[in-house]
Amino acid sequence: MGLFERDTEIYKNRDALREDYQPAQLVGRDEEIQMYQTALQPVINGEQPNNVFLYGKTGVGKTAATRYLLSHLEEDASQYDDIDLHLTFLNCDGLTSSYQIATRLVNELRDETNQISTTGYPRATVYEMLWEDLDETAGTNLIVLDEVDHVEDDSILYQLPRARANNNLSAAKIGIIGISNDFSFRDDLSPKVKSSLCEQEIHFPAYDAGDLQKILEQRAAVAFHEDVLDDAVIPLCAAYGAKDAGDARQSIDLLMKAGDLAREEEETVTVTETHVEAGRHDLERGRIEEGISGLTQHGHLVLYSLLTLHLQDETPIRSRDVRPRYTSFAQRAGRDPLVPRRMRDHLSELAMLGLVSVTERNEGRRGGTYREYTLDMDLDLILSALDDVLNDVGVHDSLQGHLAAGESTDENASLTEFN
DNA sequence: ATTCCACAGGAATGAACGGAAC
DNA sequence: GTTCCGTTCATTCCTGTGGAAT
Repeated sequence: MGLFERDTEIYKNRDALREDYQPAQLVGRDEEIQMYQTALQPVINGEQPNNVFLYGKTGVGKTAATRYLLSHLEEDASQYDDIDLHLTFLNCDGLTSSYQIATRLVNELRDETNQISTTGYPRATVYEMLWEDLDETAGTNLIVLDEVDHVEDDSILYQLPRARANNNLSAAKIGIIGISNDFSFRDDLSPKVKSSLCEQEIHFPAYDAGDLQKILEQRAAVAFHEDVLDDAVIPLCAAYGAKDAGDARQSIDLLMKAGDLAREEEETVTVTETHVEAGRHDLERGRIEEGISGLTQHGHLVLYSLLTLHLQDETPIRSRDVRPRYTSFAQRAGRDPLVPRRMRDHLSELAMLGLVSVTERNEGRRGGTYREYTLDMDLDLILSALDDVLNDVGVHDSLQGHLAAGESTDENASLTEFN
């Protein structure tokens, strides 16, 4: 028998569940597509394109609708000789500044042999390159900025739509399509950016459980062989998706994970609710791990402090009371403890990741306002994720000991190898 | 109505670092 | 090498804030 063998297949086409899969029809987005299409019409007419701004929570079809319409647009535009359409697609996830957006855009526009470094240049130089490259195309440029809410300054959003007016461009026409998950992002934009970027706004509402179910059924019909899914599987995935903010991506990922788990099992031919539950657990763990791996050492120390305090039933706990524990851990790890202000930032960051939940308290003149933090995740999940990141046997063993003993944690947990 | 606690969180600033250009 | 430049993580200083106590 070879090292690899074909799995007992439950999938007909697993790719249909992947993020990059383009379904032939988008379910439940008719109105939005219609508006979107109208907004893009000027491109075909050879006019200066509208700037379009899409907003709505993650996984409600914004990106899918964009891909769908733009691929049609590209196809239809090719029938007219006088239209030279260029599409540039950029996901701004992980990019925090206009500068980074600009460098990535330049690289998108250039071929592989001519890429620039994403650091080192003065800002003005990068913009200069961007205008030059755009102008060289001399046609209609549609620039899609997905997840543009990740970028923390407006500069590029101000510059791009005005490039023509400022004589930075002569030949090229550009239209910006901004996609944002964050509702408040639009309101935080400076007025001048808002008026130009948000010429056309399209709101994508969350899917309800019914929509999600239709979407899942559509994908499952392509992805799985018939009668492989238990009847309860799709409704369950849809229900979880609807509960967590109507996110189709998440529901589909869950379905795929459940499918994968079922496939891994020998002689399993159906996907059941059990697989869905297990898949949910796995995905959750993945998210936690990802969040934790992005933290600073001090972030880890703060989390670890909170963890030990939690084991001692000290949570919920205010930042003031976390501090002594954190300080001693930091010293044990050979680091200078951070100043309280900064430590609070780390606590907030943990809260943002959903690892920790916060309740605001106010005892008025007696106690003032403060926040109380408590672990919001399954302890074992955090522990195993932390373990992967820390790669520190000492920490792990001592904690496991406490878990087993179920009694209070001493502060002498080994942290000597913390790095 | 006013006072006031104890923290939240914004803003300014700086050190360290990686990369480009000279 | 040195000089710029942008980014990240941190410190320092500061103003804002909600509600119990007066």
